[in-house]
Order: sequence, then C-alpha cells, then structure tokens
Amino acid sequence: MSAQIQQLALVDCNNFYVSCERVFRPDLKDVPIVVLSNNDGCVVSRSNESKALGIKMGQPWFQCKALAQEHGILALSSNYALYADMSNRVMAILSGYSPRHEVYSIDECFVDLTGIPHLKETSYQMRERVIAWTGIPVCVGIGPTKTLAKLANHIAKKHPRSKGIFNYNDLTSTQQENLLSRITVDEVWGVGRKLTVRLAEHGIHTVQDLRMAHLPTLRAGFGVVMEKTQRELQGIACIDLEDVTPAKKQIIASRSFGQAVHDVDVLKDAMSTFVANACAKLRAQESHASVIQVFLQTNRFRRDQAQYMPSLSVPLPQPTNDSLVVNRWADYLVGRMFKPDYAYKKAGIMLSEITPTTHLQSDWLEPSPAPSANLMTAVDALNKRFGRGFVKISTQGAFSQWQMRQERKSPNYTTDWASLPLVA
DNA sequence: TCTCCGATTAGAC
DNA sequence: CTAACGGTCTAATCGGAGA
Repeated sequence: MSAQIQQLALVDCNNFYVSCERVFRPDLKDVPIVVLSNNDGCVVSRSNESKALGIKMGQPWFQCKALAQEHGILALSSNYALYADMSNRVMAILSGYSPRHEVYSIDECFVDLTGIPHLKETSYQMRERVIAWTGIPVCVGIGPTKTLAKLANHIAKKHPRSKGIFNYNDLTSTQQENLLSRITVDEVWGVGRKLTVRLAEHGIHTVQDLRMAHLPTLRAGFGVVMEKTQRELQGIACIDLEDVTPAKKQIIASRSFGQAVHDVDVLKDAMSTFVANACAKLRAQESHASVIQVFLQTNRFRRDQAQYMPSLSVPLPQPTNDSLVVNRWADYLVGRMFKPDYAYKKAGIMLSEITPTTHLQSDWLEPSPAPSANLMTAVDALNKRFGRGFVKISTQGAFSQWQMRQERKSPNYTTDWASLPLVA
C-alpha cells in the first residue's frame, strides 16, 4: 500500500453564535451583532459588520459601549442551549460524510475525506448542505495535516473567491511556498500572542519561515510542541484525529457572579450548583474523581478592593461521583475558607484524579457505604427529561444574587416550544 | 541525582 | 443610575521537596 496524501477537511462555522441567532432572526441579516460571554462580560462572537467596525474578539463589552451606540451594534447574551443544539445538527450532517471525523469544538469538525471520489464536488455539497439544512454558513479547508487543514480553512474564510472551500493539496510546491510566505505565523494553530513575539526575535515572521526554520534551534528554543507544528506544516501528520472523545482528566464548574457576594450561605448555594453541574459531567463520562478542589475569588479587576483568592483541595477517602457526597465536602471547604469583609466575585469547584467507574478500587479495610449510585442515576434521568435543575441538591440556586447577568438573551427557539414566535 | 508534585504558562475556542 | 473584564480544558515546563 502506498501512503497517499491525507485529504483532511476542517469545517468551521462562520461567526457561529451570531449565525445561530440570525437563523431565527432573519431581520438581523445586515445588522452589526455581537454575542457576549457569560455575565454579558466580553465579546465572544462578532458578525462581519461588527468586525469591520473594529470590535475586537474578547473585548469587555463595557469598553465597546460607545462604539456600539454610535453604530447601532446589537449585543446579545449567549444562549448556549441554542448553540449546542445547532451544533449537534451541523455535526450530524458532517458525520454523514465520513466515519472518521472529530468534533473539535462547538463550531469546528475535522472530517477525513481521504479516498472519497469527487472530492471537490463533495466538499462543495457538504458546505451547501449544512447551509441549506441548518442555516449556518461554514467554510471548508482541506490539507494533509490538521495544522494545514486549519490554515486552509483560514484561507477559505478570508478569500471570497474560494467560495468557502480551499484545498491546500491542490497546490504545487512553488504555490505552497508563495502562499505560506504571505501568511503571518500568528495564523498557525498553536501559535498565540506570546509565541508570535518570541518567534519574531528568531527572525520567524511568516508561516514559510517557521516551516523552514532550523530544527535544532527551534526545538531548543520552543520545545516539542513547536517541533510538531513545524512537521505538520511540512505535511507530516503528528496530531492524530481523535474519533473517540477521550474522557476528561479534570472537570471544572465555576462562574463569576452577577453581583458581588458577601454572605457564606449565598456562596454555599452557588457552590452547590457548581457541584451539581460538575458531578453530572463526571457521571456522564462514567467516571469517579478522587480529589476535589474548591476556590473563592474576589474581583481581580477592582484594584481598589481587598483581594482574597483562597483555594483548598481534599483527597477523598474514596473516589466518588455522588453530588451529595461532593457537596458535603464543598460546603465544609467553603466554610473553612470564608472570611467576612470580602466582596466575592467568583467561585468554583474542580474535580481531578479522574478514573473510570469500572476501575473502582474498593477499600477492603473500610467497607464502602451504601452506594447512592441509583439515586444519582435517577437524578440525571429526571434532569434530562424535565430540564437541568429539575432535581436539586442542597439549596442549589435558591439565592438569585450570585446568578449571572443575561440581560439580552434570545429565546431557546430549538429546545422550548414556548419560545417559538407566533406566526400570523 | 532522580522523581514526583504543584504551580505557572501558553494556547484554543 | 452605575459599574461593568468568560469558562473549560490540555500539555509542557520549571523549581522545590523528598527519596
């Protein structure tokens, strides 16, 4: 068998959250829109109009207010129920094109199209089908490695001439060199702000510079990760497609509060919500955790206020995924760390030392307590059936003060009948 | 000296 | 009216502690 060049596609939804909102609000087609992060804090998705007006990714919304006012930019709170549902629809369509695919993020999917006939037609069809069936516009980049597929996608997005598709494998080696010489390194997957600066100090400015860089020097100055990136840019696959999602090694549930919190009971209430979420995730991947870490934080942006960011962790006597067990520990830890006179702005829990439930190592010295696994299974089933938070642990969410601000959220069009607008 | 650990860093989205 | 700045996750790396 001769090794043939991999035709690996990266399909990426355009301005995903904004596009989801527009599916149900066609009247917003040409309106500059942004979607905000939790707590209406930062801009996390921008329509092309908003980008053109100079709104930056990740920018705190309050800093954009003046510009937004001036140009009539519409800001929406993020609606994760909607985005998750739309994402599932897009991914379901893409998975029909290859059993070898990896859902890489809420809006991106790698699809291995190696060996399929009529590659070009198929990739156009794939794109058209997603748009037609979901209303979400996507771009497709194809290359021999993940890193080059990502780069190809960037080109597809940037050049309207590509009509949303770009295949790096179609280029001659001279064309490849010319192209990569015109793209700056910061566009490369894995090269962020800091590395861009350091690479520049080594005279590496373009993707082509990185591709051709002296390996021992690169390796010495930037480590194995950069070495892999370089090889990927040379067309040698170093990052495998992960078609089965690996279990999480750590699970975090945390949130900034809508308003500062001064009261232990409110903190404990918030914490019980985080515990419920984190343990539900743990159970969903059929795991136990044996270390839990709980943290509190004041507002680090308020230089004028006293800062306190305590964190405590406990190794559990027995690994668990039981919300009630974890909550007893979390409650205790919050009590231990709490000091009055601080304005708490964020809290959370981290579960680690995660192992599959099948590997449960029972402690033969201490007989294990009656397993409440059945109870948790019932809780999960009810919450799935009737919505998250239908069955609660502890006070979970009884206090509203800590809950996040979401002043401009759209309805849950796809998951809640009552949210559908009435049509005349 | 080697190893293990926690904390820190960098990046993605 | 005012204050207002996300949440998860992974992997590498580094320095100190302990064997």
